[in-house]
Amino acid sequence: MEAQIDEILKKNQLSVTGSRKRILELFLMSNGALAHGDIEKKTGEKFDRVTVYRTLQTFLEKGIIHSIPTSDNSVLYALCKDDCTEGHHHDNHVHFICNKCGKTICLADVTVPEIKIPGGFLPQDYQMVVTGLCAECR
Amino acid sequence: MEAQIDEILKKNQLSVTGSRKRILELFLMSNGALAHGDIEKKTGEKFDRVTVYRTLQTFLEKGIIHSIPTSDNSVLYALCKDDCTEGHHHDNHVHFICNKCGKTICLADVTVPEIKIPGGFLPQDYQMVVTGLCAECR
DNA sequence: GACTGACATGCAACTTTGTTGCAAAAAGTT
DNA sequence: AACTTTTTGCAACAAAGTTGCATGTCAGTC
Ligand SMILES: [Mn+2]
Ligand SMILES: [Mn+2]
Ligand SMILES: [Zn+2]
Ligand SMILES: [Zn+2]
Repeated sequence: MEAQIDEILKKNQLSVTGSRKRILELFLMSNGALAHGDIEKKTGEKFDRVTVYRTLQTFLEKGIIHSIPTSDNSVLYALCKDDCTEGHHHDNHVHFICNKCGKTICLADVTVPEIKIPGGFLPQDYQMVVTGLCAECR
Repeated sequence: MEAQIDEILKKNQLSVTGSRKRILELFLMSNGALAHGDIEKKTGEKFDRVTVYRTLQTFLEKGIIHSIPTSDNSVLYALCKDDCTEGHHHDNHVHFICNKCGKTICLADVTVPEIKIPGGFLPQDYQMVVTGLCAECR
């Protein structure tokens, strides 16, 4: 794991620092998505709030994590697959949010269907969020 | 329009007040979705910020508007169709967000496909957001 | 291993966004 | 018009996010 973290950071030309290692570790350990608040709680007093904001911003720009849309004024983040890069993301998978436990899961195997859109629109990215009950909660 | 606004409010057993009329008018006039901030700006000094929050909350509960998920810590709201009620919404349509002008449009004719989800999940609601360029911006 | 420029972090101060309790005002009812 | 219920504005607060800057840490070089 330690090695994996280093590898991810170096591959993205980021210097290996305490906060980046810790936050990346949180993503690797968690099987769901994380909100800014989650990370702040889990890192405790270890890092400044501002550092968490800036680290997530950096990860997002580098394509290490991707954001997941929600309807409740929060943004969730999850690890991208290996082949995501700064410009081009490949995280066109469906996300599942459990209405009971709140856990958000990347359904990496479920691809978002590219539907037809009438009118003059030029679609570039498709996102799909499914809410319901997860396996543990149903 | 005045009559239409009154009708919507009365149908939902809401007393007809200045702020509700004005905010409903904004939704009826706009062809896209509105964020809380948009409404605050457009109503100007006319109403307190708290009133806007509470009005949107009320409209949401009554099924007059629905929320649209976004990836940027904001929530967008748009008018529901006539047949949405407190318990049961029928706004299972795709939403389009323009990357250039930022406008968000309800594609009322495009239904969200109900995809198959593996594993023990129990899906209840499907949402789909497409980003790209709108007809004016492309 | 020490030196050094580039970059990351913490702190403080600030802005913006959202929440709550309560008294005053407005809306609906008779 | 009088009364009851609901809505609103205000104030005070809490939470979330931003910015500038001094200090600390990192990665590469000697
Ligand atoms: Mn994902
Ligand atoms: Mn809509
Ligand atoms: Zn669950
Ligand atoms: Zn546009």
